[in-house]
Amino acid sequence: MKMAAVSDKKSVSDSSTVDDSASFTERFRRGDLFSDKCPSRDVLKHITSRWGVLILVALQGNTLRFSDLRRKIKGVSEKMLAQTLQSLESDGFVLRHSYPVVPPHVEYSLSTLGEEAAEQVAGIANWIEEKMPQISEAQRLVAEKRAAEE
Amino acid sequence: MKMAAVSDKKSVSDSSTVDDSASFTERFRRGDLFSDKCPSRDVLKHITSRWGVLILVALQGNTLRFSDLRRKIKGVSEKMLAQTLQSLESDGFVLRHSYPVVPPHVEYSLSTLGEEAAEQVAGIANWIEEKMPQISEAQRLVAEKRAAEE
DNA sequence: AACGATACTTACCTTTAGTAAGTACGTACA
DNA sequence: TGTACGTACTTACTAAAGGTAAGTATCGTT
Repeated sequence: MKMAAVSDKKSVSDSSTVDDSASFTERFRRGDLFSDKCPSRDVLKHITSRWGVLILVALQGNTLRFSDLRRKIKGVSEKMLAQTLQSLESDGFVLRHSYPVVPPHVEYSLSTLGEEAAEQVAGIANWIEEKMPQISEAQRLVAEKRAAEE
Repeated sequence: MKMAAVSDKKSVSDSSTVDDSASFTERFRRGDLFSDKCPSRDVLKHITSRWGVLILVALQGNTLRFSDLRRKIKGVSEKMLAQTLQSLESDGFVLRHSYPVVPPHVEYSLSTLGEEAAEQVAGIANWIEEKMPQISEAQRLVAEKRAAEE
């Protein structure tokens, strides 16, 4: 049994070869998500974090208070909500406006950049919600297939 | 100073009110990401996981081997790559084809559903890469503003 | 006088992610 | 002939992240 049988097809893809043409700094200025240590990785992490996606979608087109978000996004803890809002604010996606009244009143909304980001994640969110029945079906089929193979 | 000053505007948004019209099961069949314990949350978690996004984008339109992916996606550990591939396979997004040769040869590609998912996440990925300069600038401005407020 | 609401923070514990090494088998090189 | 390398993983162990519950300050309501 020689490994040649398959690998003779000369590697299915060449896309694994790295693009070393651009300099480090250039690859970091214009983000390259495949590059390790590129700052765009952190932005991706913030946007696609468990609660980041939901916060962006929730704030899309409207202004909400902290507690509004907490109630809307079921299951989020106050700690994680605060933490995620802060990271999104640091990236310039979320705007925080606090009124110096008591009890505290803080409003959250999206910046222009945030609205754009929200549109992107809303794409995933809507797609998942739409395709959920098909996904469930696919999950069932895979599980079935795995069980049969054993 | 009465809190009325702001809250008199009668709550900035009513979208925090929950839609209880649909039954539990109906809200779960057609996914509702704002609902706690809805299975769509798990799918979202898999797709938007740190390495899930990159795997989907990397496999978009092509077939790659395990080690191709490891090389392409800089910084991913073998453990996380294997784990993430498995969860994406369980959801029916990634297809795994293994040839019984030695050394092992396994090819990964996307299912139809996976390609659709990849399109969505590629949207975010491309957007971040394009807008990275602006995001960096926004980050700088926020940091500056914060420093000035203290 | 206790409770609820506001927007958080903090201590603690659990779950997850990351690191490094091990596995099985074969090829190439010195 | 022995050592390193390549394949696709898994398995301990540790570091980091996430989740839970309670605390903070202040006021209005009950």
